[in-house]
Amino acid sequence: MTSTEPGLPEGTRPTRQRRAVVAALGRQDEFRSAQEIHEVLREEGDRVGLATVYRTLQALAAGEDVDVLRGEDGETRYRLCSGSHHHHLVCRDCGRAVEVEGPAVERWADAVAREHGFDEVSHTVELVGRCGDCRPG
Amino acid sequence: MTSTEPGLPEGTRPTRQRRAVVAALGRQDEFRSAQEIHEVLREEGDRVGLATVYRTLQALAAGEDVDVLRGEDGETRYRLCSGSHHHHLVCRDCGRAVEVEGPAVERWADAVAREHGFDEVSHTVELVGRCGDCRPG
DNA sequence: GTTTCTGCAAAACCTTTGCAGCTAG
DNA sequence: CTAGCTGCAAAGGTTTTGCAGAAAC
Repeated sequence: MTSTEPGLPEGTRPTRQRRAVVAALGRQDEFRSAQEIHEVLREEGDRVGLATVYRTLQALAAGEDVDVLRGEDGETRYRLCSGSHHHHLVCRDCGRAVEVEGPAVERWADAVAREHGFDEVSHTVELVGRCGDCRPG
Repeated sequence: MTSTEPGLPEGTRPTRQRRAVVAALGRQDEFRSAQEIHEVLREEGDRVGLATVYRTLQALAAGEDVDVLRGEDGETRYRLCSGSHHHHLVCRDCGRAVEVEGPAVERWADAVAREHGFDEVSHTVELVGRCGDCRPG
């Protein structure tokens, strides 16, 4: 029985570094890459190795504690997720993201999959647009 | 007025290399990475530099002539798309992909975006599952 | 003749890994 | 004490870039 601290990756030891990464991630509103989290920690004077940030984020992702998004620039970004399944609407200019629920999409995904003989379907939906604040004019 | 050959990236010169890349891509049924396309060409004795493959694929993507998929392994994969907007249902085991239309999703995306004051919204939907052929048992 | 493209090799990137030393249990 | 974690630096992999020569216009 692994007694892991809540928030930390499952089955790992609660170290200062892991706590720091999880805490920093929790303070972010948007998706952040390993490098960004590392930078945040560095600015706060919290010394954590980049490799450790990568390892912790990876562990969190494996435990499904975070949402993962692969950006166009090749960086993988993470964000703590609030449990229930949802999707994101991201502003392409300022990066602001809104969580949106989409029961309609869930149903559609299941239906389409079954229709083609597919099973165990998961889906990823990303909406990218421009938010009111970033609209020119 | 740039008179570009159909299939080739818009506004570019029709070179042997670009034609080769587009042709090779056209012969694929599934998503392929730049490296894979480069390999395909090499096997056929078609000498095209890897950098050129990358550049051509990038140009095609910019012109929306291909679908782009960022894999979990960090490779970016491309596939010629058949014009109208659609999404993909991909088998996580064999990689087989089916194009699916989703008018329902388009409408949902627009509605959600507007609801949050977003504009000029584009969306990405990926369905990943297991196809009939790969189902165990 | 000029502009654009290609190929190569080097560089830039993000990410992973090996390993010695440190830390939690 | 022992197993697991960290940090560093090196290695790994993909993608981009600089530049001289070649090709298209």
